[in-house]
Amino acid sequence: MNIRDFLSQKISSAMQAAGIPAEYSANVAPAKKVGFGDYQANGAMAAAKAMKSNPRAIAQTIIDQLDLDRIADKIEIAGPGFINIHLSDEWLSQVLGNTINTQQLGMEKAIEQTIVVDYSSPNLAKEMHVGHLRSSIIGDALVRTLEFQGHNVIRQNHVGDWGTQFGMLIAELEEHIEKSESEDFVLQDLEVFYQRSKQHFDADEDFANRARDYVVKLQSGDEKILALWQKFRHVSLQHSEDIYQQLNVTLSAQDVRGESAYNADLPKVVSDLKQQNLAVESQGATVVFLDELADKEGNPSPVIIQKHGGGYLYATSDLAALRYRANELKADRVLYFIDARQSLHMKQVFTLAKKANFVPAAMSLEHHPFGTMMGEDGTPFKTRSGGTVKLADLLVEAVERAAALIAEKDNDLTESEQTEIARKVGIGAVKYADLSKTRTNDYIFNWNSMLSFEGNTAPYLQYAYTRIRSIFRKANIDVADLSHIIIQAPEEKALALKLLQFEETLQQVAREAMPHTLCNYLYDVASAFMRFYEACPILKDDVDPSTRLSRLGIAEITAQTLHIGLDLLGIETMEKM
RNA sequence: GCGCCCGUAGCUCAGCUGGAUAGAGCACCCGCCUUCUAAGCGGGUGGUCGCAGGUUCGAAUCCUGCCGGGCGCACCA
Repeated sequence: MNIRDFLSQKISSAMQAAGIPAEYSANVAPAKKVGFGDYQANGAMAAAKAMKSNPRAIAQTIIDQLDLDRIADKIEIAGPGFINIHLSDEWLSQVLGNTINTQQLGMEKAIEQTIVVDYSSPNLAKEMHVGHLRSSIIGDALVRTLEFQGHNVIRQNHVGDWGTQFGMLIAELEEHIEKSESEDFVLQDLEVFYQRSKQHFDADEDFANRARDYVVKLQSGDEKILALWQKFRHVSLQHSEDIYQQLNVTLSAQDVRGESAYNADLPKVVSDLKQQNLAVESQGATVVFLDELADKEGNPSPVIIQKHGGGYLYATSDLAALRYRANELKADRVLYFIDARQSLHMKQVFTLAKKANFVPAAMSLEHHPFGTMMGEDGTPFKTRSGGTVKLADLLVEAVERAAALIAEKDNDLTESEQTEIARKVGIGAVKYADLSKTRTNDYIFNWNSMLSFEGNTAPYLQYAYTRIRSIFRKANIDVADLSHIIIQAPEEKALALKLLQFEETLQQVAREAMPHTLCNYLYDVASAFMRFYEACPILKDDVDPSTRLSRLGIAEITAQTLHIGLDLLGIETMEKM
């Protein structure tokens, strides 16, 4: 049930009945303060202005046509012309009661679309580092949310498995094989191996030339070189999958479709663009000049699709990927979760793909950029010595820190329970700290605030959930017996109203690709629950049976909302903590 | 030089298509555990929403200009 949409429809038709032109919307929003009711409609003021009429009088004519019998128990005009709606406890009780045991919590009757989500997409030559975190977890949150809404979601992990760096790695590996050293040890620590080959590349001209030669051989399909390349690819993908598993990110091997997959189509992309007279030779390279993205003086924006010397660039493979997503995957929408620094590149690729008819005009191409993870000093997050922070190390530290904090607390948890909780809390804290910030902005990474278990953090939400589970362990009741809700206390009403806003929140998350909206919502739910928990006893002896069942019902819906919501963020819950 | 993004409480962040007295958390101060997990709850202190104009009944939000910071602008991805 989407109360906001429901009231919007009611008020819109009342506005029509009152003779207000259809172009003026009801403009319904949740009320900001308790005194202003539960929802407010602000449309009367805009309409009155255009109609050169008194806003309060217009509001009155709308109310006269508005039938919210048994839904609202008070509708009032306030201030310059706000319509404040006070929903009745009976109606809210009934609507909330209907969500118990229906498996319909937060569901939207979505028109099913095929949505391709391009996310994570690390470079395979090195280990994943903190720079890959945001794309992986934000993209995954959207994937989960869209799937939950019933869309056909296709994950695409556009890994960088096809570039100049592989020539270097292959040359290094070949030397080791010649010296008949074991392959395993060099592949065990990809990062070290990469650094070594990079040094070798910079210091030894012969080696560098061989590396360049191998890139050409690789792209032309030399079998021996391809076999070596496969080794790296395999090891590196294994590493990524390992990280995804630790991070609870739903990407798997079958979602990988890297740059190498488009190699065969690259010449065709270029020749097609030439044939359409879009691509031209310029300074030895093949370039498309886009007038659509021209600057003030009218200089078109250049996109290089083939280098001087014949090599292809990432714009070329992105175009090939878009073709594949349009023609083979039949996408209605394609979402890219890529660093904000690539905004211009994405804009160019989208513009060009549409212009060249590589994708249908109706296909929605969306770059959802994100900011950088910063250290305490406001500069990009680094190790103490200034190096790149490996994602694997970050996750280990998160779990260790969580374990230390759990050990400090008084609890009766077994050792294995503590280990499991530390894992869920640590990983959850890192993910939530990231997901709860506005995607487009940079944010400051801080261990203490994300693990402090206070405020808008994963542990706070997880704790709220365990409190409810604890009640049910003691209540000795079958959840299937819960159905009837009676809202009495103000804390119950506040929580009920919040719970009923789950669906509209998810719709917003899906539309704007902004998971932090869901985080804020879940925090509100958890806070409202904590207040309810303090004010409304459930299992105490003096609570009468019908009140107890109602409160258990409210608690159950809260638990489900938190569980589903956190799951959509890729964050695990637990029974105890 | 051009373009994109950002600037809200001491700190970290919300603020939805313009709405009522700008909200949280941390920190600081004061209260609440013989009763469902105090990893909790209640209360208090704290703001010229970078600056200046403009549009509007109404601007943190939209427009213009400036100041400050980040990033990007032809053969890396």
